[in-house]
Amino acid sequence: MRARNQREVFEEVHRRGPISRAEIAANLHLSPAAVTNISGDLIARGLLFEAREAETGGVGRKAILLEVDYGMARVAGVKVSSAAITCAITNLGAEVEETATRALTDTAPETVIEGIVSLLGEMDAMDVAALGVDLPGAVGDDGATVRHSPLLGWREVPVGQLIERRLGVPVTVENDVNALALAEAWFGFGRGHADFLTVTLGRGVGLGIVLGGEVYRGPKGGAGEFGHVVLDPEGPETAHAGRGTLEAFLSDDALLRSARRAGVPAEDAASPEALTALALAGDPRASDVYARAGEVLGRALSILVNIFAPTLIVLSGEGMRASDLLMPSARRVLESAAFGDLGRQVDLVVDTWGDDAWARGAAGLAASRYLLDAASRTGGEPQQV
Amino acid sequence: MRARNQREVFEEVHRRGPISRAEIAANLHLSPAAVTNISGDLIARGLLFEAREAETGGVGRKAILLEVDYGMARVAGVKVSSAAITCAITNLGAEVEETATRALTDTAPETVIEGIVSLLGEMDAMDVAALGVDLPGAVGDDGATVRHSPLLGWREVPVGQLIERRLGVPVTVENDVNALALAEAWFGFGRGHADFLTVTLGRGVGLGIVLGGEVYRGPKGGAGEFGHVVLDPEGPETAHAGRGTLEAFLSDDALLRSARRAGVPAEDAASPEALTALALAGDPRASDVYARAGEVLGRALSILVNIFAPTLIVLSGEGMRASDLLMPSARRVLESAAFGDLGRQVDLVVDTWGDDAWARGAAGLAASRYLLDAASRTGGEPQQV
DNA sequence: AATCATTCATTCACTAAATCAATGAAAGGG
DNA sequence: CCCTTTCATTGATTTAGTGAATGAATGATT
Repeated sequence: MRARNQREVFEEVHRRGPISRAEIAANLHLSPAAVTNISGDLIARGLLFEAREAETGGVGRKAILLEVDYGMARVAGVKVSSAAITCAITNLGAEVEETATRALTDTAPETVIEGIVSLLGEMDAMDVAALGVDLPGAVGDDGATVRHSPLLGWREVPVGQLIERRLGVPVTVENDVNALALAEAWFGFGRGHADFLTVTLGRGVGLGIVLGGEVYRGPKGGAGEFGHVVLDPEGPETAHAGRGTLEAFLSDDALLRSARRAGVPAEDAASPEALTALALAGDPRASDVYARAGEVLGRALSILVNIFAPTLIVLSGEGMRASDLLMPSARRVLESAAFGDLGRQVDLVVDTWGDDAWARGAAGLAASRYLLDAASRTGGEPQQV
Repeated sequence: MRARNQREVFEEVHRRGPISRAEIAANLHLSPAAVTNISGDLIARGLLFEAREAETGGVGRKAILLEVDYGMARVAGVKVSSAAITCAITNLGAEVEETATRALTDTAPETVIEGIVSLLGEMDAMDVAALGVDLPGAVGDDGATVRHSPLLGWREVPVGQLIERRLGVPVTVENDVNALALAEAWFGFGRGHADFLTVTLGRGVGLGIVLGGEVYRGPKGGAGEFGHVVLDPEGPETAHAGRGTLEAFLSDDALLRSARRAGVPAEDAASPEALTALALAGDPRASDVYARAGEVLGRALSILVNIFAPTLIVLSGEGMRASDLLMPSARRVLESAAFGDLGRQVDLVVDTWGDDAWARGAAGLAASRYLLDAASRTGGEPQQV
């Protein structure tokens, strides 16, 4: 009971930025006395602090604004892909302080765990309070076990426990797209939105569904396999997903293949980066590849818009390096294919994409866990020192 | 606080059928004492009753099972379509006691309201405690105002208040698909499922999304416009929805048109009922129309399955009269197009379709509202007689 | 048949945690 | 300089839970 209200007060301060006790009371339907009591507890435990006074509310005493102390601890996030691990160390507000990358020789669990441990050892990571691990694949409800990851070749790997044993800090494991969505909800564009969607483009096509501030995973997990949606049964073939799926149109490999078919020289169509650069330089064949991909993306987004009627879609992933090439046609198709005004009412935001975004997502995952745990803990019992 | 736990105990009894106090306590993480207290209150107010003793649980005292008293009141539900109004009177368990229908000369709000009032007047409706109204279109959050209904030609009609003034009972207005989904959640196949989907076929194609036991409407409403999803930009044209949309493939009109194009004589393709009868009688052209429609339905369902990874999809609507013709090909396509095992893990249930199902949905809407209100009301204050 | 262990339900004292009403603190306006 | 307004806090009160003990009903055990 107390724990619940503590958490709600804390989340309200996190969401609504600097905020007065009076406003918290009004928003949460609590009495001012209760908010004084609860926030006092959270301040004593270092989670919140009295930031400054409000500018003005007209007449009457100025409010004392409360803020979350995002600097009270540091956390680390690791993104594991098939080729490398990337690590970011951030404060509890997911603001990056340091990043590092290391290539992987293979993706065996031992190699990956060893890589994470030694990479963190080279960083200023002695005092991190929690670690988040992102990876492509299905993760169990426990936030620790990898059920199945085709890209890494893992099946039923309790990677959370294994790393915890090595590092001695709490570890949370999550699917990369879901972690990114969660980080967007807590610290990114999704802040203030109870419901929104995150679509990622890159090696594959991902969908993170955030409903009521939480990532939706479906009754038994597995929700968000958007890349496997079939857009055209006669469409292109692909290795991982089926024929004519979104991934068969929009994944890195699909774009490169389509570029080669359009006559782009093989050396330019060797990597997504090269192809994007060529198109941005004005090559008509390359930019046409992206324009047509944008149309497919627009159709894909229109499906989501018709189903969810969202107010926000965050677009992210390596593929969004080419957002300038993709989005014009995507927007056009979306607005024409979505029902009524839905296509115009949705805010399409492209997350500025850096290599460390996935790792930042993992750190955000760890940070949100850490904060929620701390806020839910009842401060009553005597804490041993 | 008390109100919340009262409601939770009540909902638990509703969901889990006859259930002992001990089990409620375990499921809701409440003490047995609290459950005794709360359930005693709910029994005193006539919402629950001690049904019978449990069969056996091995050793120990037999549990006293609690049940919801669905007979404590009666409610009415009205479905408004462009051609007629249908009314059902049910108990609080959405069990139909009486139905009646009346054709509409026009769809002006006054005509419809007058029709509802006089139709209820001809039925045994003196004691109904609440009324639910279903209609095609967008309904405001207040559950009373129709924002926009192209089929009825309404815009911003406060139909809830208008009927309430005439009848003196609380009226809840809701979009027809959402009301059906809610009724399935409370009284139908969705009982016991926190998350599931309802897909309706008929004049259009509808989608009701139930998440956490509640109908999802999106941040600003408007979610579930599944019929406007574009399956094939080169697909058939249609009047209401766009080119190649699900409605353009699967609505009644679309099926009739496609039948005529396949060579079915005009008199057989005059109504959906006739076409279905012809196909069920073995006509190859007619049944081919449904087989191909089933493939489209399967693709549509696979989109939902890939996004939501649901465990249950309830199929309903007039169009489901032809379920025997549609479902074999729909299942086949779904299983091949959905990611991994998702297509096999989802339970596809066809709701046995009677003309009164929509009206029953409306009554279920009213019943759920009535029960929730009654269960949330704190029994403490003295009730004036 | 009597006793015992077990499970379900209830009672009552206790307590956690909210609210309520009163009060103090800080601001601007007349 | 006082009054009004808004924010924050305090202490008494109330609500609604828990915990431990008790009673009730049942099958198993001796």
